[in-house]
Amino acid sequence: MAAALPEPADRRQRRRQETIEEILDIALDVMAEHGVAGLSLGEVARRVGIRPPSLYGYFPSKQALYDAVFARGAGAILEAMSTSYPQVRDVQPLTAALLLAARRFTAWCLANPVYSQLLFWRPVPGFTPSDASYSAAVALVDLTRTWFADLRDAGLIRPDADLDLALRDWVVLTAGVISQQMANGPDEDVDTGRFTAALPNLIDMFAHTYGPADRPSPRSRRKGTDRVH
Amino acid sequence: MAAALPEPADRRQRRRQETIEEILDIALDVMAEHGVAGLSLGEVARRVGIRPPSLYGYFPSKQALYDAVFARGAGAILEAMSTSYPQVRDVQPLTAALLLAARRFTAWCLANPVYSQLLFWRPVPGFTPSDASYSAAVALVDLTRTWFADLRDAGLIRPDADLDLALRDWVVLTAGVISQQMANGPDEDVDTGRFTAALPNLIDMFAHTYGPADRPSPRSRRKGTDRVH
DNA sequence: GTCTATATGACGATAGAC
DNA sequence: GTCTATCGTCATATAGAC
Repeated sequence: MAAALPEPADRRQRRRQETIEEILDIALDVMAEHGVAGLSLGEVARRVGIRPPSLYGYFPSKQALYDAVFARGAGAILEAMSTSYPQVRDVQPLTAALLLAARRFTAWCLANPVYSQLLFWRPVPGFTPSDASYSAAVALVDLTRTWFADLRDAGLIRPDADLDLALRDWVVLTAGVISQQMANGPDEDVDTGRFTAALPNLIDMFAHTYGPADRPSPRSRRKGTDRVH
Repeated sequence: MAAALPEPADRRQRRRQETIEEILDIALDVMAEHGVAGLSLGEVARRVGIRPPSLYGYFPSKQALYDAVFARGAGAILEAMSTSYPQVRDVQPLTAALLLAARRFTAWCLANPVYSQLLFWRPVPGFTPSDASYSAAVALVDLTRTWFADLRDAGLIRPDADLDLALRDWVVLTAGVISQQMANGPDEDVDTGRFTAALPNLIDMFAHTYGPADRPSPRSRRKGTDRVH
């Protein structure tokens, strides 16, 4: 591993990797400005400071560039939630743990709209992620399922609940908040958003269904009682 | 109004309107095949059987064409739900009424993915609907609010519920189902979809929060009890 | 109303010199 | 590895003849 002098081959490979990362950074910028489907190799090359043909030394096609961005985004959100789930492990009651995790997830999605659109919608007509890239996205769902299993083992989710149903309902619920917020208030964040503000209420509903039986029934939030903070 | 003989000006205007409708039909086809952002005027012209410049006799720009499609879609879903809401007016209990309406709405969205994406997401970078077109989309929300008010007057929604909060939660909930279904199972319909199957469960949660106080608490659906039919 | 012709430019991708 | 040069295709939009 440790070499007295860095070998030229290593330096070359490291510099190459740095260039790849720079291309991905800039591709993300371009997509943020021109839309996910509006990625242009010429525009990327111009900002990198090279000519368009040179990009083909790093990515064999535009699709490959999309795929690399997809994989990067999947890895990033996976890492973010891998960190978040253990942090809410001992939070009680269930609603508090769910709200914390949902806010982390929502915050990441709103802060990374390009990744979110590429990962969770289908904005690019011809593009399908490769199996390798898609597996990272699947790992996120698996991670959430494991988290739910932990919650059930900890007694926060009722023991007779179907985890797959709970997971499905959870995914739909968070997807609803995020899609509405991204489409109707893309410049608001998780604290100020009109739709992220629905999270506490929706999570109360969710917890009433999947939480332990001895939970006090919260019923409806009445007029004017909807506060995030 | 009634003329013994149709005036040439009328015939001309009618034919012109028919051409406009045909262009919109074909634009919808092209978007379905190439993605909403992949609309190409040349492709539309080719299918209509005219040359691209001739399109400019009907729409002054590509944006105007998008706007016309947007307005058409908004009008269509508004009409669909204007018909649906009165039909579920006397359905009881609340969950049955909500489920019927949600299934109508979801079915329309899944059957009209191009309209849905254009109306509810932001897939076209430079495009913003005109005020006139957007008002039709707002009218849909207003219509749903009126429906909720009717439900409250009928005693199906608890009298102390905040209708705006209920509306927001309802929109988020249905948006979650639709966005997940469109992104992850675009070829499934409302009856076979993996995410539309979550509607009964989610609606139970919703009804428990906003329904009348004397409703029996349904609690969680247990393992294997999740049936749509 | 539709056409031809054209302006003007972008796009993804490849060949081959250096 | 990066370049120049170029291919071939497509795009939106306008001018002006018929």
